[in-house]
Amino acid sequence: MSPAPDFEHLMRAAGLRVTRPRLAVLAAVHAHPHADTDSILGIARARIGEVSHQAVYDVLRALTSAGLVRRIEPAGSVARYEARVGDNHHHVVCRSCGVIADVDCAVAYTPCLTASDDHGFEIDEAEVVYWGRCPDCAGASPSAAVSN
Amino acid sequence: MSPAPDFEHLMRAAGLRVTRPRLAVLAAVHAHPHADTDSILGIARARIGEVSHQAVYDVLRALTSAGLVRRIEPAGSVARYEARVGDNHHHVVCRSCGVIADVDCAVAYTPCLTASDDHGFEIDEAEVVYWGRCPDCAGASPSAAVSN
DNA sequence: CGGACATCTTGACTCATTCCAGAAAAGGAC
DNA sequence: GTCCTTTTCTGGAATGAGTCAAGATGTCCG
Repeated sequence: MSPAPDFEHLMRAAGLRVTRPRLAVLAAVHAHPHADTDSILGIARARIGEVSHQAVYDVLRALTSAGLVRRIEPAGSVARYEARVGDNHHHVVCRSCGVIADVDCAVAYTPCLTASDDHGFEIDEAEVVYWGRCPDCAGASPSAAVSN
Repeated sequence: MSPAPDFEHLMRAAGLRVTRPRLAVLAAVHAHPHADTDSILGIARARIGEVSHQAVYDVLRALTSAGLVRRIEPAGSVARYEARVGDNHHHVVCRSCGVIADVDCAVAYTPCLTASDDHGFEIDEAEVVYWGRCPDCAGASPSAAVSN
């Protein structure tokens, strides 16, 4: 993954104050895509020592609304965050283990933004989630076989 | 939508025992698409008097796994249920008021099931959520999104 | 350097959903 | 119709992500 973007500069450009908790959280999200809040809290603490969970929630919200991170929330899962923003990509989620992988949009340009009937809504985003089973889970028990 | 399907027969066909709470919940979901669990509880109680919230949760789970209702869970919202199952349709969600509307898939046949790169996943479903603003909210404040 | 204001800390709290264990009811067999 | 087994319902408590509030602290700007 990308070594280490200039997080500090990114934040300033977004009009955010630069603080230790924010740098730690942003770095954590970059280093661990699709991590949940609790994991991020752990990673951030490993980096800078003490950080309150409230601070992490606040920071994640600030970074999200600033567009530096993106929040994803697959059904049945807690909120997760990723640093890939701006590009148009979606996700594949494993029904068994919950692992998430990125998938570039098949249509490339704001894809499915074309709903067959938009009911008068002003649509600004189409979120696609592919559900299935990851290679590991599919291999582990295609139906009932237990090989190891 | 169909006036009043034979709920009892539907349940028996699905191998479920027919109980008063189940009939009430299934009827409630049919009558109020996209209702959340609490609303369904209220509607069910209005129909048959007392029902425990636990019963409603259990019934909804049973109906969901039997394929009689579908559970949808837009990010930032509680679980909601709808009775339209089997057909391939997606949803539009209003960012301001949270209202949900059905949208038939633009591609009609298991649409976006074609991910550009499936990472080896065995994909069995593509869920699409269109985010935007409903006619009412868009009209109320065209530019500034003022959720609350 | 110092003030003003955003951000972090602490700790309690909300709320959807789930877990538990006993009581009750539905379905099926005879 | 009656009895038995299985499944469901009740009521209460627990879980856990996420939020609220108030005061302490740190950042940024002049």
